[in-house]
Amino acid sequence: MLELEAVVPCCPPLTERTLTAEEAERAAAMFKALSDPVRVRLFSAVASAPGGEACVCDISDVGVSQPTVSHHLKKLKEAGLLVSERRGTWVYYRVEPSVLAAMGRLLMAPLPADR
Amino acid sequence: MLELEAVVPCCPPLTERTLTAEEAERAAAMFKALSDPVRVRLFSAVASAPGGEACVCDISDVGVSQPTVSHHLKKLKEAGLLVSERRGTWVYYRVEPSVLAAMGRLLMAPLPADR
DNA sequence: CATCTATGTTGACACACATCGAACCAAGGC
DNA sequence: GCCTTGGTTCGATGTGTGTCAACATAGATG
Repeated sequence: MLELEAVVPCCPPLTERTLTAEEAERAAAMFKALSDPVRVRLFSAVASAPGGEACVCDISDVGVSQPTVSHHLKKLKEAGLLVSERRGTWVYYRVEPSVLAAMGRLLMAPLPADR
Repeated sequence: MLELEAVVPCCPPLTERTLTAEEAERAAAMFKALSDPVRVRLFSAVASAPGGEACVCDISDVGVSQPTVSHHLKKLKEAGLLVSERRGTWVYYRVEPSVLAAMGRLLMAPLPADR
């Protein structure tokens, strides 16, 4: 399965020019990872955890079964937004800060003055 | 001109705390609107057009049929990212800047120093 | 009114996705 | 070894979504 490797340079801001098909594909993949309420909650739980990481056991009370939680965490990981690491009994998830910055840059564009 | 207020008081930054179910629902809905490559291209085409608006005829060469373009523009409009207006023969789409800012704020969080 | 052009809508289809239970794997303690 | 706890993968199922062809609508023009 292909993962997003070089997500950092992804795309110019959405307000700069019409994205190419490839750029749009990459941008859409990042947005898609956060297009589900459960994934948004899981991601914010990890991102806001002290130290920027959290184990699955601490964030799995989001209203769905535990296999479903694992499924969504896997999707976030495949999209490059999270990384996981097993330490003994527990698996810890951490945010990948560069991807967050890339998405923010996509949206927080310096708007042209003539608008 | 309205000053900066919470036009779309969607949610706190994703890194601040675990979002509630309702907040996550709203955030996911915005991300979902941009989770398709065609919609990303259409949105960037409108956002980057001179004057911040474009008519459908100028942005409909994104590789899909015209009804599909119309379908995606409708979704972007329902999500609140675009507004449309008919002027004579053509329909013009404009970006809704407050929503863009809300999404940016969601991602561009002031990261705690200890990361 | 007739006709043409530019958009939007409808219906149908294939594919993707979210969800769950059950089975499975990995570590640690007995 | 066996058992328990934490986590992932598998299989199935219902729902959602992207796409297009066909049809409908709205203005402009003759």
